[in-house]
Amino acid sequence: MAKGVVTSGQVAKLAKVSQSAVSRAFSPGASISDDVRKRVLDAAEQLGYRPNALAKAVNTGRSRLIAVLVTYLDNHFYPVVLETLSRALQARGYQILLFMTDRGNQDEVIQKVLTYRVEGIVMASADMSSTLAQQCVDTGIPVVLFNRYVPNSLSSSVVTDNFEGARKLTRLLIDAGHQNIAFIAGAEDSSTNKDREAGFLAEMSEAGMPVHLREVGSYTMEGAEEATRRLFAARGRPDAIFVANDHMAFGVIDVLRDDLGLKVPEDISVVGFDDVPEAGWKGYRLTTVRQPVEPMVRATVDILMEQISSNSVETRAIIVPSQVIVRRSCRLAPFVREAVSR
Amino acid sequence: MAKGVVTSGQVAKLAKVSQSAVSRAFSPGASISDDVRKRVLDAAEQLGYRPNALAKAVNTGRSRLIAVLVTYLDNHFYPVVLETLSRALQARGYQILLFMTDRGNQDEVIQKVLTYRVEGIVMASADMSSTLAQQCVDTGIPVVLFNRYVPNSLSSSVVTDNFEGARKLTRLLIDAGHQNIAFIAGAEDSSTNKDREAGFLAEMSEAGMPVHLREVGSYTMEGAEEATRRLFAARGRPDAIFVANDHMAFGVIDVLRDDLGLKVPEDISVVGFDDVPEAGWKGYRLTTVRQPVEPMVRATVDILMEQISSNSVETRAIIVPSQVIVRRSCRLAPFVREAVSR
DNA sequence: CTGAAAGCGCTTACAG
DNA sequence: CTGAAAGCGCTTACAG
Repeated sequence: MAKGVVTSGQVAKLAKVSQSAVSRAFSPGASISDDVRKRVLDAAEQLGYRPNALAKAVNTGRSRLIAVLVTYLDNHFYPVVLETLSRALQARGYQILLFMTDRGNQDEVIQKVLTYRVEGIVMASADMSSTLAQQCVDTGIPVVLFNRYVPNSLSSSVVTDNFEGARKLTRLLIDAGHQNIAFIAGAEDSSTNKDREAGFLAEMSEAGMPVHLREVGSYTMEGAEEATRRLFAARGRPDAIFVANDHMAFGVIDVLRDDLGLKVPEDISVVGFDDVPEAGWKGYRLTTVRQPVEPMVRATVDILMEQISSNSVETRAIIVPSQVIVRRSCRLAPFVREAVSR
Repeated sequence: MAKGVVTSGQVAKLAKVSQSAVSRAFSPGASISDDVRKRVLDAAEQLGYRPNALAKAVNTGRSRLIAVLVTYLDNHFYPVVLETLSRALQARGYQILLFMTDRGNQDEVIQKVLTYRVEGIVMASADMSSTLAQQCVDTGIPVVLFNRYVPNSLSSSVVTDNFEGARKLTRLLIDAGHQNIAFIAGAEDSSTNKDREAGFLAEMSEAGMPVHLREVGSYTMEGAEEATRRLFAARGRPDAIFVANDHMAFGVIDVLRDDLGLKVPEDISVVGFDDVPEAGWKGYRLTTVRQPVEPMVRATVDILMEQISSNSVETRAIIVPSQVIVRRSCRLAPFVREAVSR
């Protein structure tokens, strides 16, 4: 550290006690007399001493650091998660070490992560290779895949029930009497999109309804806008669009209104997934499926804390129930409308 | 660390070299023969060894950690900053240690921050007490106040030219012929709001125009919505509203359209500040002042890196030029319209 | 180039 | 309760 960093030795000298005593004064529960503690604390105050958390970590093997990997923060679901997770972890005495990743450099980043001896890893970006996941297990570092999972993975995962949520949302659309329901997919290799699309398809086929059209928006704004235009370049307009997440849905609605002059929901219904803050904005009032951040974060922290304290890594897969949030971006069947207004 | 963590000693044994040799093999530029390096690297690979960055930090006094303090991520300016800053820092070999703060517990959090021996601090939340700022100077830790400043502070700061930006934006409104221009303020104690409001007032008074009405939205969505309603509860409607940031402006526009049935910009002009991603969405097309994140982050990283390497903390105040982004949420004077469309 | 050794700032048995 | 000492996992002069 730079010039003025004070060490326990200096405090000891000033307080006329041993360096061990200084250490004890800052260790809750250590056996130390009130008198000595007071002298140490006074001296520390005077010198501006703060225990070195890094040195402590080297000694105890506990860094109190949790690595969080994120690919992008454009979809506002992630900032909300980051904030909630950070506060929850801080309340437990842990701090987040943040890593922004790109598609493709996940493993490289993880190598770096492990270097910091973090006590846990939350992957809110792509997932890690199985080799690395194995290394984490070997090293005893719990890994939680957040909002994603890999079948047969060694890592734990926390997701909402994307399949069921999508089913219920699709049901809503079908009940409202829509005939031509289109689907705009997110990133096709993501577990969220796979499950949501599977839920959509399951409900559609159960109702004996063909999927009107399908386009891919890759979870980006631009992708969603282009997908929407392609949808309307084809013959036979959809009367409803199931968009794989909210972030894309805003782009879809904007194109619908602005480029195509359509009214939502009068001319066409649009639903999304996530329930990010903007979904509740009056400009969108998006009907969507809520991914309940609080319970998801709680589950994540619980897994982490439990495995850290038990010093054993076991794979857990948590599925948090999803909830349909009915707003005004879609037409509603009369009986649903009544139920909602009540 | 847990069970399977490998140390340099174990690698040394397997490679049949000294522990120092292992350390050298992982220190770029250290004097070591290719032969020994290779043996070490092979052994390390075999055991899954990674140097302990924490121990390294204790030894070298360089943690390669930068603390970032944020209060909330609701205003999407901050997630964008966080992502950009994180990538810029990572490119320099630094990692972000994230701290979510609340109003009021800043100092407490800073104490914790210092414990981790971070090499720099970016305050994108409230600012720290002068006592603490002094301690940071004493300890040689550079502090950058991001998007805020404190007069006569010991900390460096990076801001955009809020005053000038606000003036130019106000000019745009005046030139368009608006007569009743209202102002919706953000957090009144923030430097951003003070400067923006000062710029607004300066331009208004220079033009000999009275401020129509003023309300406070405190930089929150709810605050902005209520402020808008209060604005219209008063006698004499505004024909333009200068909102202190984009985040609030979206709420203002939504209330205007949704609750009051007004058209933007036909019935009323609205402008914001920041140029967050949503400002460009077709649903808003908000005229605003861009706070250029890239240059701001670059300046921040430059200050940090320079002061870290020179091991000297000096107070620097960077003002990045702001830029008016003309979109469609406000009426435009004919000559401006022409200039823009060109 | 290489190893033995001292040192970084701590924690924590071990004796008293 | 208290201090001297060993140890955590590294880095880095110092000799060879």
